[in-house]
Amino acid sequence: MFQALADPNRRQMVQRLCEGPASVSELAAPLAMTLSAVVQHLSVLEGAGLVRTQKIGRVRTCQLDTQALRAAERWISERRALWERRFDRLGAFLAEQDQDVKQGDEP
Amino acid sequence: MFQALADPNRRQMVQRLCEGPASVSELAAPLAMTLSAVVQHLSVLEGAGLVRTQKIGRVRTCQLDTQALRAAERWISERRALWERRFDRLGAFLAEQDQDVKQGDEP
DNA sequence: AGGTTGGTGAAGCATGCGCTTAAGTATCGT
DNA sequence: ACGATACTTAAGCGCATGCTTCACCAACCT
Repeated sequence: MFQALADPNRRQMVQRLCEGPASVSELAAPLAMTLSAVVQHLSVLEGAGLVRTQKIGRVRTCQLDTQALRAAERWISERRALWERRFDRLGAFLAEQDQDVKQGDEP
Repeated sequence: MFQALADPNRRQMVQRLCEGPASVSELAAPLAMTLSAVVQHLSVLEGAGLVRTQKIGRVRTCQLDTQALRAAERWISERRALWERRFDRLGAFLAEQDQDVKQGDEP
């Protein structure tokens, strides 16, 4: 999942897909590389559950699947919240200590 | 940044650092690999701005830096929002078409 | 002082990743 | 029917990554 988003080209593809569904060649157009390479990137994104595709006739249409994005977002925000809560507790602890100092040790 | 989070071991290190600062060897303890390898992972995380470290005496203490995490979270949530807004517009468009059909074409 | 602990740095190796070329296949337009 | 289009698949190549080992240094402990 993060692996899939690690590559800049893949992120650009995701970016493009934000603005609506696209065929493989549309996706490839702005990406100085072979169609083959794009398909390989695409299959990584698909494997990570980031995009869903369906083939109609000879053209494969791709669109974003936000569920995976949501999962990644949650992972990050959970860790961040965890750390920031800890940070706040530390702040509170320091403030408390500060008060203790002002009032003298164990009065 | 995503590159840095792509590796499971690195994610585990981040996970560990959520629960508070740690020395390099504390970080290494649960991670079936050499200290050397851990330091290398650490420098990747540090390069991505995910952790800050300072060395006191001979022990390097590491802690999370949430700014990078926040940036990643924002990137994801922006794309997701973009896509979901588009999706809603599509829904509205379809609903509108549906109405048009019920009322007959171009009345 | 001398051993132990905690970390550093360089070199080397195996695997994986991103990409290309090349040779298909299936569908579409005329 | 025939060529163009839109992929698909497989093989191969070079470079990055993840890891190890080994030698080393700087605190710390006693």
